[in-house]
Amino acid sequence: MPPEEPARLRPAQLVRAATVARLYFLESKSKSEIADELGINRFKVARILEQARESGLVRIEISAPDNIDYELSEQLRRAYDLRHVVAVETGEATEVHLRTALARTATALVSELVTENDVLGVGYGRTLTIMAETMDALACCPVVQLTGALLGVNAEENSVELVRQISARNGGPAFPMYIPQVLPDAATAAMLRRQPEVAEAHRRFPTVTKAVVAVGSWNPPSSQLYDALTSKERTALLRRGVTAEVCATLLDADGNTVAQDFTDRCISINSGQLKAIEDVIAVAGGPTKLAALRSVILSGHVNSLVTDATMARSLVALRATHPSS
Amino acid sequence: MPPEEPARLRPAQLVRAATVARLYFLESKSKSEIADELGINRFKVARILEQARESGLVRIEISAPDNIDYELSEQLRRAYDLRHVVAVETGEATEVHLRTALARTATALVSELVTENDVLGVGYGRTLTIMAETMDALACCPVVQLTGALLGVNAEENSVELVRQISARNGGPAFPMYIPQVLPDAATAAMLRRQPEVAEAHRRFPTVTKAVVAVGSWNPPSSQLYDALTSKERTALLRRGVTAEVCATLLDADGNTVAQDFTDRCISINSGQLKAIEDVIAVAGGPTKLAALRSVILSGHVNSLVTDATMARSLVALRATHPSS
DNA sequence: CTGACCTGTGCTCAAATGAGCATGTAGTAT
DNA sequence: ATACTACATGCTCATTTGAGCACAGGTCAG
Repeated sequence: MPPEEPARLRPAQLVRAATVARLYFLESKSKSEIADELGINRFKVARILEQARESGLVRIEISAPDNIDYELSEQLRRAYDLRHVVAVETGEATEVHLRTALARTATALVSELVTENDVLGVGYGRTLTIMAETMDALACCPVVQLTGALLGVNAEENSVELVRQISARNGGPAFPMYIPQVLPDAATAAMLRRQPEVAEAHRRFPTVTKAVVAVGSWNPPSSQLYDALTSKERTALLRRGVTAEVCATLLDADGNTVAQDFTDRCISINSGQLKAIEDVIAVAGGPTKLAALRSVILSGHVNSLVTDATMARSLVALRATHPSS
Repeated sequence: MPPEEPARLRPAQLVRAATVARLYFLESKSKSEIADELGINRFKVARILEQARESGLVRIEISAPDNIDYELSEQLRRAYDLRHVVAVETGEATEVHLRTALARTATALVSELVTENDVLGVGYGRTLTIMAETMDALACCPVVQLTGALLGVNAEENSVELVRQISARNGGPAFPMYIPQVLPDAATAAMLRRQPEVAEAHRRFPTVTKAVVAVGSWNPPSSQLYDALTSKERTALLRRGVTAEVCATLLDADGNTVAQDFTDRCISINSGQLKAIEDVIAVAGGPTKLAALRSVILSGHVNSLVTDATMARSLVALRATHPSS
């Protein structure tokens, strides 16, 4: 990897250079101090140190605990002007490993960002479920469910359970909604929104300061919401350009909101309310979600991101190709 | 080894810290510059960098090509106020491996220190023989044999051959002496010193600026000179406290010159001439030579040293015990 | 409520540092 | 010899940097 290894410095110089380097880097002495100590002048010390770096005698490494690729993270953050990006190097992971890795990192990020003065909003998704199960050291703050539960999903893997888990772990008040996410029509949805518990959660939406959400992909399909719909519904929505979903808000390939009529019959925080949240962290990865995640980022519904390195690289590459805002 | 690994910094801070660290250490930007770039002030950058170092996110290593232990080398150098010390970490090497490792390092040190304005003096010893065989990139300078040849030693392993080898490799003029090192009496030695070739070499002694020599141990015995003597001679000399020899100069345990009468009947540079040489590099290692090497160092006949790490540690420890000059 | 006590921030001022220049010393070609 | 290049060394001066202080906000016990 390094273009030139310990390079051609001879022993006597090496010993001196190593001594100088040790005093400077490891013992934090000033160059002038080292110069006095060795009876040479400070410029000489500076030049020895330069040589030591160039020759590879001194190696400075920035290590990567948790397999986070910092440089890539920062690159992606800048590419889309996001607040926080964490790109996890997962290697050739299975989908389960990928989810676990993202969940662990998301846990760390969320518990870092959330203070007890925050109100945490929570979406739905398998990765978020894993996250909830491993969540610890989270500040004691209210936890608000942002969407209704999806039918046809394992009872222990839905947004209600998710909110319960998290609030149990951080000791904060929970605002769950025991209600399906998708309803037959807007009128039914409107009616159910008036149920006390549901209304209570909805009243909290404007107070939410941090949210963690997943991203659903429609094309190719990788979404619990998509899976919960009938074939007929899917086809109709796909025809209208739906590419991604975030908390029941449907988006086209460029991040524009579409199919408001569908969203109206969902129990969920809406697009405007979601955008109003100070920090929205998307947790998503894997090859199937590229177009969807790009769409969600462009839509402005999220400003932070936990994803895998491959996804991050693809997103950066896409930005280089389409540098439009 | 590090007391605390990547420590408890959270992802968002880690990404920022890693970004700052990369810009500072890897891209050599100034802290102020980084601060402007990231929209924070320079003190913040400094504190982030401090954290990054403390947390182990940034690791600075001083690597050790050729297995040289720099810190130990410098420690030993200071302990005895020497000019150059190179301590080679040889592990559990056999004697042959040890010699080879020391010879390689000695080659590097000698070819680093010797310029074409120097005159190189060469002693005798098995390690030096190996060194001569691998000597390369040595400046083209005169090579002077400092001692006569030892009888009873393999014909290809004596000081004559050594000088021939080196001068053949660096292209410089050679001043060898085809003559035994030890003679029956001082008168014979004096007579032989008048032989043209021998006298020529002796005339060069005061011009020698750099010399490389081995160290012989008498107790325990590990010396080609010792081996070349009769049992009777050895016993007599040992009784007079001989502990070490360097170029036929015999020394007691504290580095005092002894047995001048024996030295008088040797063909060799003498103690005074040897001490007058600007740089004398001793190449010696292995557990049997500890007392001898200490003696030679204390005697002031050498000012530089190529040895193994175990020896170096022992010498440092001895110095700590007997800090007298 | 109040004052002690943290913690994170940004400041002043003096010390540390780097860029670039001037000098000295070769070695080399003319 | 002379001029040129190459290179190491030590300088001046402007910039960068760190130590230590001051201030703001928050927490806690009395």
